Amino acid sequence: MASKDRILRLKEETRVNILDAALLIGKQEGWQALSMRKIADIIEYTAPIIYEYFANKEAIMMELTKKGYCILAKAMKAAKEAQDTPAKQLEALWITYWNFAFTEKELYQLMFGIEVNCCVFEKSIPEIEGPANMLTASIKEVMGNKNPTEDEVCKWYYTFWSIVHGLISINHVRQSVPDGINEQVLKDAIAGIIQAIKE
Amino acid sequence: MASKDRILRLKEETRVNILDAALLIGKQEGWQALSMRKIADIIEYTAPIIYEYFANKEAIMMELTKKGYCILAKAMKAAKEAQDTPAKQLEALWITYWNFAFTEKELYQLMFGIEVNCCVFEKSIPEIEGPANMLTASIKEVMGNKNPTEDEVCKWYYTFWSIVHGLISINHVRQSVPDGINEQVLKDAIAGIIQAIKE
DNA sequence: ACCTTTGTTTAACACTGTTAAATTATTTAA
DNA sequence: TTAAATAATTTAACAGTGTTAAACAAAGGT
Repeated sequence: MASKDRILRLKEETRVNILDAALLIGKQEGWQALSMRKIADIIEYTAPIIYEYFANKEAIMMELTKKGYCILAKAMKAAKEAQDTPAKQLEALWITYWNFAFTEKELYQLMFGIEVNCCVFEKSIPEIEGPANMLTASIKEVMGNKNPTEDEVCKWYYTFWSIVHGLISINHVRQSVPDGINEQVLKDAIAGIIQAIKE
Repeated sequence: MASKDRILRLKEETRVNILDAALLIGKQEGWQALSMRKIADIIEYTAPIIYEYFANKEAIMMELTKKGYCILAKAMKAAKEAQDTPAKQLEALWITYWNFAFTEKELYQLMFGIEVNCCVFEKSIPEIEGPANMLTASIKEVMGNKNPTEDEVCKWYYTFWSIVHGLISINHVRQSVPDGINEQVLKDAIAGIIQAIKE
């Protein structure tokens, strides 16, 4: 019976509509504002219907996470194929990763557990500057004999901060970083950057 | 009147109790489980009195964030003073930062907007491995002539991932990264790591 | 026409942050 | 000591959340 197919197609369509609605809310209002009733509003149903398609709210976010990984993988594949040497390919892969994180900002936040809501203050909390000031001061000292520009110090500060914070974040959300890798990456990176700063 | 002082002291005490209770819940159940009524339960009051001490829930988390920065600053100060050369000091600062992120894991997550709840699946989503596989494969290719061990490839993979993800995270939660720094850090880091891989 | 299955909604439960009103306790004044 | 004023605390409520069970309506098959 063809009507069965039509109904299946309709069901698949509302499944997609649910995901689209959820992504829309995530983009417009942030993930913390995502609610089942808001999704229901957009797809013009009542909330319980969503549970016919997804086990719960988290399952919807999981599906979007999956979608994010697919989009990212596709973009990376294309980027790699556009280059000829291995080194260029590797660079292109990471540039693509970087670009994805901003063109699909909300998906990236979902995929890697980044919260934007709290601690966006920045101003109004002087304590935030304590560690930052100490680090930039220390970097300046290491570069003492070379009269570095403010921009250069800033660059090294963010280079340090990025790798340390990045490694921490990865460890916090995923506990499966292979044994010993943390120490190796951290030690080598710090030593490497200090070396690069000096010369 | 001394009774005024006693009352002020009591008020200060419950203020501290509120913060302690909030931190306890954050540590035991995660920040997403923090609620005003749970705090009230612990300090043996009802929820509305918390609003005599803090404007709202976010203000409590802000205060804990501030506390986190103070603890971190203090530890970093001590770490720096324990070293004599600028290079050693710089290294000690970052090691201290790293250690803080794990000994005060929950505070760190509050300070830098790390969500742990979602996307902790890891298993059960094969899509997650697509990008990872492409990147490690590409790294292997760049190292093609040197027969690298699995561990070495893994190290470089995490080195790359950490710095890129770290820089992205920082940009997502704080929009105040100075102009041009992103490009500089990203480009130099990628080039530097590829260089280090090759030699 | 009736029965069964499916799709959909309503109502409810146990929560959440937050506020206003009511209540209790404490301090002050007479 | 008692009465009034003030402060401390709680209760009740509102609007929202995720989720489930029951009620209802629509369609399908016999």
